[in-house]
Amino acid sequence: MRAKELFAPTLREAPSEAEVVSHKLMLRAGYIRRLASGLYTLMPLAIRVLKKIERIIREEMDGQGGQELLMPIMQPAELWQESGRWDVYGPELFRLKDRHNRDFALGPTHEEIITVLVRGEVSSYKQLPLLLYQIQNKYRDERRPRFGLMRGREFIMKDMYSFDRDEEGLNKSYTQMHKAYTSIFQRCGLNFRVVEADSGAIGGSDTHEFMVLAESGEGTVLFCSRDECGYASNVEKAATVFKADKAAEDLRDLVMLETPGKRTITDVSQYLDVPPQNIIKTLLFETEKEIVAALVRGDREVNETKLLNVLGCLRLELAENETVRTVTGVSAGFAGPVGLKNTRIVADPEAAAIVNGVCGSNREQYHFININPGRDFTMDIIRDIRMVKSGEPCPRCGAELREAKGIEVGQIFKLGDKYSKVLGATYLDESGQSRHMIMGCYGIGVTRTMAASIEQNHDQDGIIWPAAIAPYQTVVIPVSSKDEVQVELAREVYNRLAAAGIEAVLDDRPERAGVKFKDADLIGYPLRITIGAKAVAEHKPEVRVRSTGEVKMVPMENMENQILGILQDL
RNA sequence: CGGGAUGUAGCGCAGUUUGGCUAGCGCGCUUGCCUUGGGAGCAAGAGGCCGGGGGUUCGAGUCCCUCCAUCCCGACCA
Repeated sequence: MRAKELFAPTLREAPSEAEVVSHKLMLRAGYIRRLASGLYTLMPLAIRVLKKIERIIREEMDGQGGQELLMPIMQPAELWQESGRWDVYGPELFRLKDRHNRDFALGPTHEEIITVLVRGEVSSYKQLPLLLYQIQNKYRDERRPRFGLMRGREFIMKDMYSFDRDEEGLNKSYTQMHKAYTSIFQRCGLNFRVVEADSGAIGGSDTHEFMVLAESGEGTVLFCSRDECGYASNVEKAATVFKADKAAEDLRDLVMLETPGKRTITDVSQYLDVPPQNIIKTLLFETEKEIVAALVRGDREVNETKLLNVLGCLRLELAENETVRTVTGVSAGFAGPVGLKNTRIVADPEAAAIVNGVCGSNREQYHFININPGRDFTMDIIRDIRMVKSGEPCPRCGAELREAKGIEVGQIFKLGDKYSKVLGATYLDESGQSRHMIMGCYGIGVTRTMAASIEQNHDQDGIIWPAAIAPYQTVVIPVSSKDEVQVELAREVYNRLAAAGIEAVLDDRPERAGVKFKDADLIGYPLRITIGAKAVAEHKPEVRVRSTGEVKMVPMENMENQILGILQDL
């Protein structure tokens, strides 16, 4: 490709709409342009990267026995109604009507479609297992699209679905995918971690996320500081270790004390001279069916994902101040668990174990001291509902946990019979018995993976692509576009690279050297081959490695092999 | 959806407080000269419904109302 013809308009300054590095660089280097919030055009450079990633994905999927297909983006509402997700999925589902006023959805995921397809076509155990996947646009009406390709409303996803006869088969498929995913992200040159996760709206039992480690990540992962242990989890899922340590002191009588204006844990702690660990924090949450009170220790935070799972509800929100007042009779800050009516109380084990503690009294400007859970109020559920922080013990081995930010690029789920049951996907086993297929699903955010790679691989000057997914491996730059000899040598190098199957761009634009260098760095070619006076004199093109800045003069004789060698070592 | 901010040329911004004549700057773009190892220089140009609509006023980029769009924080999210 000649740079004169390459449609990659670069910008000196990043548009103000961009906040994170990958977004800024993709705009500046001419990879993407925004059409509307969360909607982007992928330009030629981006498409090349995308195809590289897709190719790696296809190879690994096919390698595990996957078969590619393509399902419609537009899906009839009936299927979603049949699975129950038309109502459950919420406003994130893009909905539209056709001219006959029939309801449709733009697929955010394809469990319904694939299950119905397989339901119709597979009826015998002999046809299983089946691994089907597609790479296709997905639609989610995000409440808040952001960070460019990282969280768009339209994005490209690889989704695979496995159909097995039983749990054992599912476990095998799941393990295969775990392996394939690891290989995919390794080949993409990403530094990632596999973590235990929550399954959210997709449902099912086991699930793991593949998180690319990056400061800009929207997710938080916790992992064990002992490498041999290997425990790693999304913070949403990370289990706490509860130990009832101190010997219980005698229970003292409950007393109500005036605590004027002391609403926060810090205020109350200082005012009453009680450590936050001995205060019960009471938070009211509203779900689609009830109001509940969640109790955690004063120095802890509620983990809403855990709470949602404990309650088995679909929606969970911190209650509005108005609601708090209606339920408890006081404003937030003085609410407590004593005397609550028609409100279930969910306590974290740590909160439940507090002895002679402090909590809100449900009387304005008063707190209780010497509160004792169980004696002074009853708890409906005692379960782990709090956030884990770095520094806490690993639930598997007890060593210290560390924390990191990550971008979720893939997630794998054991769905079990969740969809096959509601949609009636069955097969006949050897004994002629009808059984539900056991399913798994496995997603990779392809466009997000591209963005994640940039988050992890860049410097002040621009993108530094891993060779495996770079849009082109090399750029050939004649320093002076007016110097016939340089231009001629550059052309020769370019032609020979092309003949050797090495992707190259020839920067034949009549620009000054600096401009071409800057663009090369910005776009992120792994290798830059400069043809200047020195290269001409010695007949040795100068090869510069983008990631290290290392420069090497390469004789023309076996140039191709040397360059291939350098690329391989990257 | 709640809070905050911003919309002026392709991109980055000034001008809006205190209304005033043909709306500016840098980059980019076009043409010419010159230059060619890290976003050169000179000269001449092109490019604007000042986000849309409504109002106040002799006069609105500037004031008022309203709508829209975009971004940030939060809530939310395979």
